[in-house]
Amino acid sequence: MSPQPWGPSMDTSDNYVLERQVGFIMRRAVQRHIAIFAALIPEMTPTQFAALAKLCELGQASQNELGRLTSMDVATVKGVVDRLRARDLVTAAPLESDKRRLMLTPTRKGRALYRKFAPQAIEVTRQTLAPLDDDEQRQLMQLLERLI
Amino acid sequence: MSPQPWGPSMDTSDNYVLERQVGFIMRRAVQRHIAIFAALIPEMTPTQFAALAKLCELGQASQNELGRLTSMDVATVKGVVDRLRARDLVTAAPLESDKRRLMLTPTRKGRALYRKFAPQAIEVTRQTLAPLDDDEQRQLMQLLERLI
DNA sequence: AATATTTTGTTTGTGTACAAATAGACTGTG
DNA sequence: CACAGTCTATTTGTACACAAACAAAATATT
Repeated sequence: MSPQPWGPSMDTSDNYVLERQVGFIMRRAVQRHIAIFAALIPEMTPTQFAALAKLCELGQASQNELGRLTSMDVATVKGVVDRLRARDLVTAAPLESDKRRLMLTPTRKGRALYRKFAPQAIEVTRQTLAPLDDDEQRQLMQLLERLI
Repeated sequence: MSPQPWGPSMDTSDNYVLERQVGFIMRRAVQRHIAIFAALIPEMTPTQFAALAKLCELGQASQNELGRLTSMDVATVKGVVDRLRARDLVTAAPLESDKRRLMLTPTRKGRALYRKFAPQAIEVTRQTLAPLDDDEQRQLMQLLERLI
């Protein structure tokens, strides 16, 4: 095996660089986003707010349905809903017509909290995207959506 | 309060839509990325691979240093390193010259595993970005980096 | 009607991720 | 030297996130 005539970049076959992997970059972007969220809405987590928001939008939903619509698997959504229930932001009752399903309804307190913080949640998105101008923000969102 | 002349969009003051928030979109993109990673590299998690890769790149690093370079806080990096140590991919020893610091070194086994899966890890990035063409991939990466 | 399949929810176990409290080791300054 | 401040690592507690196994209820099939 004689030495290869490497170019100036000297890249070998495994030219893996952590900082160039989407996973790493996205993880860091999410970290920053969560920090912004926590600063603006310390009352609850992004996930809890997402669940509460979706439930307020729907008026009512089963736990399973809510999980699908917020992209949480069954175990995760159970934990999130349990915490929302513990704080009396959501009530739950098995559905008469289908006893498997656990129907969830936001409480008055839950709806009030949602209305109170919805503008803040929009502000979280604004601040997260603040390093970009409007055009770039649109581009990023569209590109990210196509990754899903 | 007389009814307002709403436009056709019928947006109220809190026009929060979960699906339009960066946090939600990024969370879903990360979910898909992690699924691709798990399919291609079931042997370890993205975080574990990131830590191992950075350690192999450096040759050696303290736990704290490794945490900073991989964007993990102290508690997280400890857990990740503990699991790498338990699998004999990394060894740890307090530094003589500074007994606070825990010096980490990848084992032969750890380095072999890194070399083996580095191409797969690159492939994870490729598959994650596959819905986009080359130009769009570059754009997305650059925009995401500016969010950090 | 009896059985098989699917759907919904729960539980358990593992693995990030971070805040806050603690302890030990180093550094700098009086 | 002593002492305050800083740095590194650990521990504890909370909260996602997902896989896998399980149970109960509903639906489909025969």
